[in-house]
Amino acid sequence: MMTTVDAVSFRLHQAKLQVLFYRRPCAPFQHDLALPSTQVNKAHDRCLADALLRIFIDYKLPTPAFSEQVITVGGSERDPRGWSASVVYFCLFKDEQMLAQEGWHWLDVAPLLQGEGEIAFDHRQLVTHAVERLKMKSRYSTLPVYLLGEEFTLSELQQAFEVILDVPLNRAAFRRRISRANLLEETGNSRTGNQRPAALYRRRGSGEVLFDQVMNGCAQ
Amino acid sequence: MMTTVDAVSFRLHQAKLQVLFYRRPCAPFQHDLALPSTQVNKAHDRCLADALLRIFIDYKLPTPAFSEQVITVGGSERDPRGWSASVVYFCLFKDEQMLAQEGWHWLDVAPLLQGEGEIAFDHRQLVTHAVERLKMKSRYSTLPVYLLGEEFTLSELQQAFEVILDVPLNRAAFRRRISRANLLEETGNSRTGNQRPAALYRRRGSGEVLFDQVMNGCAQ
DNA sequence: ACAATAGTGTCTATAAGACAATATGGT
DNA sequence: ACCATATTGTCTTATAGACACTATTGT
Repeated sequence: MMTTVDAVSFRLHQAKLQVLFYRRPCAPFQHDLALPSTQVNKAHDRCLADALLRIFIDYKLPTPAFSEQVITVGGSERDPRGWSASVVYFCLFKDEQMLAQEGWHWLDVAPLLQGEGEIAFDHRQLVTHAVERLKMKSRYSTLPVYLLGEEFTLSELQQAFEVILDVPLNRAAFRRRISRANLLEETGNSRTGNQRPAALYRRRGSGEVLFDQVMNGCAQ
Repeated sequence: MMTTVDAVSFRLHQAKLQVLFYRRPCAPFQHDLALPSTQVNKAHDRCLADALLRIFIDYKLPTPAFSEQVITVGGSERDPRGWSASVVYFCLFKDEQMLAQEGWHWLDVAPLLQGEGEIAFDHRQLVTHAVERLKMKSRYSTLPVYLLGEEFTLSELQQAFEVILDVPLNRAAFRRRISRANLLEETGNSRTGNQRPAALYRRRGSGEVLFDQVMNGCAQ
């Protein structure tokens, strides 16, 4: 039986959530868009996480800032070549590390979930699962920080949440929450523009922070 | 490569959370306790959930009231026979349907997680994963109802949460929460004893209910 | 001065947790 | 009457969301 690890790789680009695909050079689903994937290799992979990392190493892509297993799907109908199983991970990248990768396609998540694009296998469904997980966790954790660069403003962080959750958030409440999480530290620098400069922050050591209450968005 | 589906089957018995094991008749790990499991069968299983159900059918066990995929682990060190992958599900059973199953062992979760018992493979670790998931979801959903019988009192439901979370809960808050969930309906019957009878409830159609706020227990 | 965005103060609503009062059966 | 548990009322605290006010830069 064929067992693969598939990566649903997210980035935020121009206020859109995007997922990484490549165009399949050969059948089945020739010319369709597919998720980067690899067969589990008994000789090289000590565990499934190794196989995931090998995807990015083999394709000379950067290493994800965060990754997490989402689901494993298996069945006889997924691949015309026969029974197969895929272990699906979602991976978060900083936009800046993913500039100008030749031969790769970043697709906006929204139209993709609406059914746009020629997508190979059940990969649209796999993206749906990964987006669901990302949205769910973004409601009660600080996961989206991993989609931002080294330094960022609180407004940029809020926008990351808003893009993922697809709902506007209350500014004051958002800032209180992030402040309580004690997740960030000021870098001392600030981002300037045609307005009041914003303080820049970086992640502090600690990892993901979980909250006792979820965010539901606001009316604004 | 060997791909199996493993079941972490929970029940509540005498105010303890227990997991179902059997004793391995042959090597490797002969005589150790192992989780019920089956190899994915290309001919008989259309998907992974089919393989899970086949475990219970093949062993003539009842069907779980609820099941959910937890994680997939894979690696070269898990099984002395070579690289293997296991898709782990947790399954919830009503205590009453699991009485007197010959040849099966229900182990209390607490000592199991403390390292007690001779457990085959990495199955103790798999139980740890499943318990974590069950605890996490019990903090913000109504999942534990699937561990109770047809009819139950609110005190019994609260005790189910308390056993899983291993923390006492506030009675008034718990009842308000369950009431808001609109998950139950009174059966009209009541449970009698040497005290005021308690109203009996049953699950109403709707499935699992998610809350916006998690329970943290109380001082009592 | 004005535009634009950053940052904060304060009010309301909701729900958790604390605690105690009341209700209702068996003995 | 008394015990044990069920059920409910109410107070406090924490946090989300609403909304508006102040702050600080470039033009």
